[in-house]
Amino acid sequence: MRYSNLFIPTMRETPSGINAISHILMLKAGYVRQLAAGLFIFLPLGWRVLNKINVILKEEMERIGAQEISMPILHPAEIWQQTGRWYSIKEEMFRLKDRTGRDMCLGMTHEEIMTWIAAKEIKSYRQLPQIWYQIQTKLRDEARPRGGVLRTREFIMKDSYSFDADNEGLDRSYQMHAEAYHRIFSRCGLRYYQVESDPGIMGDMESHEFMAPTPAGEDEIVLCDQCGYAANIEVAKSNPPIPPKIDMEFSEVYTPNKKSVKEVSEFLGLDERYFIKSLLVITEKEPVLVLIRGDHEINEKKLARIIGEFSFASPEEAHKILGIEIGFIGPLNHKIRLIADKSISKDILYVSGANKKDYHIKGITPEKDFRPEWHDIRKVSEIDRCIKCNAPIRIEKAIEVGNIFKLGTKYSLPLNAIYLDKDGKEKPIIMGSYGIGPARVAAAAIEQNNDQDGIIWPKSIAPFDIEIIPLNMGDSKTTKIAEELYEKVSEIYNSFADRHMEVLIDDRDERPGVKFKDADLIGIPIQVIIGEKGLKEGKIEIKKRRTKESKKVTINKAVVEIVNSYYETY
RNA sequence: CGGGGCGUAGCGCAGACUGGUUAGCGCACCUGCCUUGGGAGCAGGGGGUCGGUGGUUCAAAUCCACUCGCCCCGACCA
Repeated sequence: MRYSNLFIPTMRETPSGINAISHILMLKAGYVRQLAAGLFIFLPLGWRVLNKINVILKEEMERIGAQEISMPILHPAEIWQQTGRWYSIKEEMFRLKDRTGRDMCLGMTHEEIMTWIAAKEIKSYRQLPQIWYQIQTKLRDEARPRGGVLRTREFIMKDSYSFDADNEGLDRSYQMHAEAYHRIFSRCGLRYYQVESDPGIMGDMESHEFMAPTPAGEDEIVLCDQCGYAANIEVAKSNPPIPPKIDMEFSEVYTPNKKSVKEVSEFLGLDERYFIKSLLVITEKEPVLVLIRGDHEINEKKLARIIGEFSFASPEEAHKILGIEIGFIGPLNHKIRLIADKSISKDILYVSGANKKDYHIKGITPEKDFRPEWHDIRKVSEIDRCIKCNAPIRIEKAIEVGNIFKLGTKYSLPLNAIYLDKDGKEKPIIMGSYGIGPARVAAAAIEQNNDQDGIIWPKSIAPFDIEIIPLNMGDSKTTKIAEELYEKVSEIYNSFADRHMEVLIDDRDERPGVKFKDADLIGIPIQVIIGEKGLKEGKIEIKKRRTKESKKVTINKAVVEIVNSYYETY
């Protein structure tokens, strides 16, 4: 295509007030514009990239036998009421009424509707298994859109749903999706990990997320390089180092005004690992005293899975419930529910609050001096060791680019998706659901592939394969050679992508500097530079965007050399 | 929803504290000349509800109140 006909509004100056690199570069290089908080317009270049990703998604979905369909995004409330999500989901759902006053909502995801159609049409085991997918808009009234295209209120998602007769079938569908996802993200040029994840309200069965590591990511993942253990920090387990036992006499110590673990630890000259931090939380049912080692933090997701939704007690609430000032609460002599983290060792003596202002107690022995419920409620820390192989672990920030969930009968039961098996017995369809966010894939690709000059697209999802840059449009020899190359290269079959080469020619009457800057910004993998200097020697220049490595080749070999350079790059 | 910040030309900003010419600068844009290997130069030109509403004042971009929008941190994220 011709640059002069394309709408590519690049910006000379860097937009201020935003920090995700992908957000900055998508705006600056003219890929997207923002309409309102969490609403983005994809301009020609951005839309081409999304479509490149969508083609890969379709190919890999079809490869596992998935069938593309398309569902409405406007849904009647009844179906969501039947599964209960109309009530369990709160402000995050866009709701509206039609002219007759009927309750409707905008689809945040499509489990309900997919199950509805399956329930209506699938009657026999002979019709199973099925995998249906779509690339469709979702709407969620996000509390806080952020990171440009990373978390938006309206976004496109590839979502697929599997329908099987039994759990073995579900295992196969799940596994096929996992394999398809590995192929998809590899083909898109991402660095990624498959990690264990919290299924959240999707179900309580197995689920995994596909995570692309980058500092702009919202999630944290725990990784072991030795055995490959990988988990979202929300569910990750680890072995914290246990300190050696120190003898201390069971006694009260005067700790005037020393409230935090840090303060008391410094005051007594004792490592924080020998402290038990006592935190009062309040659930819908009851107050709970949560005990965790002094140097650890609570993983609120893990705790919530045990006691349900909770909030930390305010100093006033704590005083009212326990009669003690915050800072001096300890695990001894309470009548309320006690939950302790497993990393608190029964073989070690600890210090904690004395339940009395300005005093702490030394020499506490867990199980002897207090008897809690033991659970894993600790947030994994980088000094911990791998839960599986005890090797050192890493924690990285990452973007969730995809997820796979086993749903079981969570939706098929309430929506009555029942089939008859070989024996004529009624059974619920066993389901799975699987999502990928193409815009997140694009953003993650930019996060992982950029330099000071701009985007460096993996060639599989670049908006064009080749950019031809005639430096001086006023020079007839330059334009003649450029046009010839444009035509010839466009006719070449691109066996990497299974289509013809997509070539962009910068035919604008701009100065060379402008063209170079824009070319680097928009990040097309191969630049073909045609200038008068080179032409005098009968040569043109081929430059790889990623490495900046360039070579001069004679005009008669140009086409072959351009194509070779394209295949060499990644 | 809590905390912080910002709204002045398409973009980036100054002016505000201490009210007072016609609201300014760089880039972008338009016309002409010139130039063509890393965002050129000269000359001329267009573009503003100073986010909105109300108030104080002889006078408001500037002070006050309310409100809307956006960004960042947190909560949330099916």
